[in-house]
Amino acid sequence: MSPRIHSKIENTQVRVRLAPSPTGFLHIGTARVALFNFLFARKNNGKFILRIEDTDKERSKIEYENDILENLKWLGIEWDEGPVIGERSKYKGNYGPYRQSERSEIYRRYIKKLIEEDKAYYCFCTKEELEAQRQYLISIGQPPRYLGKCRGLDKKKVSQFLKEGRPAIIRFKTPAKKIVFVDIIRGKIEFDTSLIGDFSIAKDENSPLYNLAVVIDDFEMKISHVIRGEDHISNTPKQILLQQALGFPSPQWAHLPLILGPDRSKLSKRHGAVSVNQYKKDGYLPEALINIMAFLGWNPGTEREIYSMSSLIKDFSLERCQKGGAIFNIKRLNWINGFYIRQYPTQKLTELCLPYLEKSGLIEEVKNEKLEVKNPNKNTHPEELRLFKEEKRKFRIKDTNEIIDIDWITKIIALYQERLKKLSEITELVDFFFVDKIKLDKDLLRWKEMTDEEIKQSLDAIEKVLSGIEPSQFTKETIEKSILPVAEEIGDRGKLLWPFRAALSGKKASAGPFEIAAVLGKKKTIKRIKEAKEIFK
RNA sequence: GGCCCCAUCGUCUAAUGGCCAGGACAGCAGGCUUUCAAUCUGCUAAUAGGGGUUCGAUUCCCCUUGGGGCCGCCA
Repeated sequence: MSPRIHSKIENTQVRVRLAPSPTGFLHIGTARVALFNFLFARKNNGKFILRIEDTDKERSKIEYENDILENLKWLGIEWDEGPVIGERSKYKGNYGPYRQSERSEIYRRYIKKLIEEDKAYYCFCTKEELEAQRQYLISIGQPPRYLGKCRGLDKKKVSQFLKEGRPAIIRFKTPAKKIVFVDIIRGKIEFDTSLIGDFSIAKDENSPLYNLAVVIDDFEMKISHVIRGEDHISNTPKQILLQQALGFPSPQWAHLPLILGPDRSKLSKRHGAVSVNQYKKDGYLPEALINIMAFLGWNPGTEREIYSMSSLIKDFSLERCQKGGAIFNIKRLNWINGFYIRQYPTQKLTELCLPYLEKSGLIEEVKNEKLEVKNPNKNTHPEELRLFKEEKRKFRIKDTNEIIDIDWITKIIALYQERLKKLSEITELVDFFFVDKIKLDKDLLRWKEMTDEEIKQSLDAIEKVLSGIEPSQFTKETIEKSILPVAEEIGDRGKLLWPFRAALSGKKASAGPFEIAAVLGKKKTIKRIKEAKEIFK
């Protein structure tokens, strides 16, 4: 382990940025880079800037940009400067525009300057030529790079070619030298730029390519620290070269380890879900995602595992970042997600589960037409406001047409709160509460080696006991108090309790029979017991 | 192929020269339990290999091996 280099946070303002290109949905890796930038900014009273790198017009899509913005916000990663969600050409912050596609005026100036100062030149080589050169260099064991064929083209020829409309790009005259920079996480990193070659910096005078655009924007936006993925290490010498050519100071660098798939390669689509959106849909909570992303490559140095955003801000530091890539462990995510689900107030959790129940077709919301107030405000009449607040949300059970209110659903969610790993699982866990008839068979109702006759006797006994309970007294405690002594008499409690629970839930695994019965109510409970008995006729 | 980066249990990691290499997830076993979960207890499991430096190396240096990243008119 090399000695840690401590980043000096000078009195200059800390300004960091996330620079995603909108060519796909927000990737979990991008989100983690965003998080680390965000935490670093908050920790150091700095600003977190969001810049959209949409110079690739073919691949960039507004729908992707919206997805990136919305999901960052959902995760609680808020930017101080950057685009406004859903609104083109609108920004917060004074260094905009924050979309590269809207900054061509700025780039044009610098590209012109570079050419005028003879630090960059037009290249008319064809793709075929370039590819052949590439293959050749690899075949003789050299790094593939541009060898500088067009570098010495005289000015007359260049303007002639341009007039003829020959396709051209702009390349940087890479000076051969040693570049050494200090990475906050890794320490000293050295490169020999003679191995880089004259790399491309723009498609034309108005269209910078990645390395140039980044350098210009980071300077113009006064970025103090560039915190990004390890995959950018080899871009860093190019960017330093451009900064030197343009007379820009270099920011401080920090290259984060990558998030890896189970095969230890960079996490990508072929490994499964990689978009934040997908995790959201699956029912992972932002708290859980933040917690696990933070611990991929960082740890507080204590044995504490649970961290909220605000506690992360308190304890985060780049110096405690790991150097090696980390495999994304979905089982650990499930554990953390389950933990946060258990922490939620049940009412809140119910709200989160509702969309899944509705989407599955089990229930649908019934709007109360009597209430005009949908969005109460200051002018809302107090009486209406009271009604609005107290009126319970109502739902229709689609299978039975029965109307229920949210409190009933909350009771069900309460039973499954500690069993839930991700929200999307709620449907298959609780579906039996929302159907008229459940699927039952003899083997499901059988506990161990019980005979059919024994099962029937158990069901009879259960029905008899339950029938004796007043509907208003049909609570978990009362049911339990009535059933348990009977179960004890048999000796093996399972002989009574397993068929009881199975008859109510239709499942091998579920919450306990007493609580299910209490939620179902006396009428439905007895109906289900009777239906179970039918099987043994 | 070239350059660069990295290397502690299966996984995420702690231990920045000095107590049996600690914790968490997963796995396994058990307690509680009709089931599943939750919870509690316990167990399995790691310093890639080889050289140095040192009284002493997970830790510092070198080599090997292994893994990864980048080598675009993508970002």
